[in-house]
Parts: sequence; structure tokens; C-alpha cells
Amino acid sequence: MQRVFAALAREGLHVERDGRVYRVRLKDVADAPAGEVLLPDDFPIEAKALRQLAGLAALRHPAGGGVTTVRASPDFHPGDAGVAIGSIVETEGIVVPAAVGTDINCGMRLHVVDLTAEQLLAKRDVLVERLKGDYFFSSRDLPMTAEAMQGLFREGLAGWLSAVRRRPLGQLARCDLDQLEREIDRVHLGGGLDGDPRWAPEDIVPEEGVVRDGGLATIGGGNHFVEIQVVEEVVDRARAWQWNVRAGQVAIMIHSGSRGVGKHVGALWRDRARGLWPKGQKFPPEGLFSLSLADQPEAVAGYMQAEATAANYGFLNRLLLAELLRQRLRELFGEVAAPLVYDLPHNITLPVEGAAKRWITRKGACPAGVEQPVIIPGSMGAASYLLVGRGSPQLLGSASHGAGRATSRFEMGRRGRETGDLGLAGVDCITLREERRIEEAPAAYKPIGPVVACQVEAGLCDVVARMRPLMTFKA
DNA sequence: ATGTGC
Repeated sequence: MQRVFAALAREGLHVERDGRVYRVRLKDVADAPAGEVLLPDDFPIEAKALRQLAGLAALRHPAGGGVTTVRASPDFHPGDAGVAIGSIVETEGIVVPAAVGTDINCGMRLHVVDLTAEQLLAKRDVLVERLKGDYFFSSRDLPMTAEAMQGLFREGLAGWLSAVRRRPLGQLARCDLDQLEREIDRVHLGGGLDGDPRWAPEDIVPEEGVVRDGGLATIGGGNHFVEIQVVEEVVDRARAWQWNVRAGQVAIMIHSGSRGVGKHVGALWRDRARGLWPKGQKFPPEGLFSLSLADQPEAVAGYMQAEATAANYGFLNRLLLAELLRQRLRELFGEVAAPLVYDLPHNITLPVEGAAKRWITRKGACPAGVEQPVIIPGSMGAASYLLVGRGSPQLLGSASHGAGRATSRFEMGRRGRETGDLGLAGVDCITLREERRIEEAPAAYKPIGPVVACQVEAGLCDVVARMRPLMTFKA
């Protein structure tokens, strides 16, 4: 697989690949930093996605600060909120709420389970029935005290956990809280950023008493899922052993985010950024309003705290989705070990380490720091990968967050009605919405193999293990 | 992406 970096040239913006030149017309990009796209050979590249990337590159705040670097990961594709999915952007002196959007702390979580696929599939039907109850019919019982919700929003998983330890209610009383505590260091950033409950939707942060938040432990729509997999191949035996991953074992992979809380925070700050834009100044492309440290330091701090608040909720959402599944596995198989391998966000703004006033926003890009676990899911029915990051600067210490959509949901709907081969044979997808099967069918996505291979070849990460799906839950 | 929204 050949590695291809294509500069978005300043004059006219073009990408040259395989002898073909892709041109994108865009004004205002004259003094923007060049963007780079990493793609396998023969991959389609959408003009809309390039236009969006160029729009990001051109961002400047009239009071000072702007975007310094943009990169695009191999699963790069157009987004509907003005930012292409797979964008990695470094800013200096500004933050851009719309760049991360409303799906704050969308991310991945991976557990391994001390069962073989055969053992698990022997109880497939009863497991599916119970999980349908948990994930689709809200039969779960997860009452949260005011202290737990406030601790969560303020500090993340550690704050939540210490409150739950004081008063474990409902199904939380059946969780192994010591294990959850030990697993916090396998969550990126310790599963906690400095947030504040005042940024969360009011109805889920009681002053006192208990709330039953219907958003917690829910999968969400689109490409989000809970998947039971089997480790098909271990490539890096030493690291796999160290991370508890064994060939032939069952794994649990979760792709979800901060649900309504991220939507609340993202929409609130998108609107605030527009409202705070200096009067009389030309609007930025695609509604990408920024907040400048130069004249709005409290707004920058406020947004970062609000984003952190939603991010903390996303960490707990994934933890609880996994916890429900671990409880069902214990019911059916006894005390079976199902340790966390890693949990990490691929939709988040983080400060650049060791540099004041600089941030990296990853929009559909997985952090891939040195020796750090990287989780790249394939599309429904396809393989997923556990990798180890190498901290390469090429994509600012990032990797892709998936295979990348190749065909729009709308187009897939049309193709589905015309009964094309959507690659769904043999896929065990449990969903209440039939249209998901088509919208998220394997044929809607690029093949994960080349997407992973080109990143390995580029030195972004190395494969530790490959998993294949056994059953996928999609809301 | 979103207890989607015209």
C-alpha cells in the first residue's frame, strides 16, 4: 500500500494523486496553511470534504489567533455540519466549538472476555433477548444520586465512582466497583476532564435525591454500536499478552458518545460563538465561528469546561454500556473475567501538551500517542482492529477512527430499494430499525483493510490484533 | 451525531 500525502496547494487548492488532479475552488484560502490528506491508492476523495478541510485551514479570528495546521485521516469524508469527518486541526489562540460539533467524546471502548466464541454463541439467543431489554427497552435500572451526577460532570469517572461507592443504587450495586476503579487508568485521560454541572442539561443534575437519566447507557444512532466480537488474529503477541488479548477469545467493542449532553453543549456553544463574533466582521466559512483568547478568554475557558462536561458523560455512557453487558455475561456464564483493554475519544478538543494557547481538535480521528492503544472499528460485518500508536506528527499524533463512509445514507436507501448486494450476508445485526441495516451496511463503507494498512505503512500505528464480529447491536 | 425536524 502506497502512502500518499497530497498538499492542498495555496493557489486554487488541488490534490494530485495517481496522475489525476482534483480541484476545489475556494476563496479565502490564500494564506491558509497547507493541509495534508493520507489516503490509500485508488480511494475516492470527495470535493466537499476537501472544501470543508480548506475552510478549516482558512479560519482566523479578527482579534487574533487562528488555525495553524490541518490534516485528514484515511477515513476522511464529508460531514453535514461543515466539518469533514476525519479532520485533525491545530489552533493557536482560538477554539472552534463547531469543529468538534455536537457529538462530543464520541469514542471507542474495548473489553476482552474469557470465553471462546463457541461458548458464547451457545447462549446467543438468551443473551440477545436480555441485551435487547437493556439497550432498546430501558429495562435497566441505573438510578444516579445528585452527588454521582455532579461528581461525573465535575471530574469524570473518578468523581462519579466515589459518589457511587458511598451509595450504590439499583444495578450499580451489582457492579464490581473495585474493578471499575482499577480500570480508570485504562481510560484515556483517566476518563475525566475539568467540567462543571452548570453546562449539563438541568433535568439530569438534581440538587439532591436521585435521577433516572434515560440517556445514560444508550447506544445512540448512526454508526454507533455495541458489538460482540472474536479475536481472529493476534499480530503483536507481546503487546496483546500485556493487554490481556488472546486469539480465539470473545471481545466487546463499543462505539458511542455523550448523547444528548453533547448535543446540548455543542449547540449552546456553536450559537454563543456566533453571538460573540465581532460585529461588522465577515463570517467564517461553513459557520465555523471561533472564540479568541485575545478578546474572549472567559469564553474560551467556558467552552473548554463545557466540552469537558459533555466528554465526562461520554466516558460514563460507554462504561455503563459495557457494564450492562458484563452483568449479563455473569448471569449466563458465572464469574467470567471481562477486563477493559482501553477506552478513548475520537471527537474532542485537547490542549497541546507543553504549549500554552494551542489546541488540537480531532473530529473523527483517534489519538495515537506513543505506546497508546488505538481502536479502529470496521463497518458492520467487517473486521475491527486494536493497534498501538507511534505518536507520528504526520497526523498530529492521530489515526483514523474507522473505515470511513463511502456512500451516503440517502444513496444507500435508494440502492437498498433496488436490491443491490449490500454485503449483509452472514451479519448478525440486532436492531429495531430496519433502515439501519441498509444505511450502515458494509457496502456503505470503505474497506477497513487498506485504511488500516496505509496507516501502518505511514508509521502512525502498528496492528496488535484483529477482531471479527459475532453480533452487533444498533439502535 | 441529536429523545433528529419542516
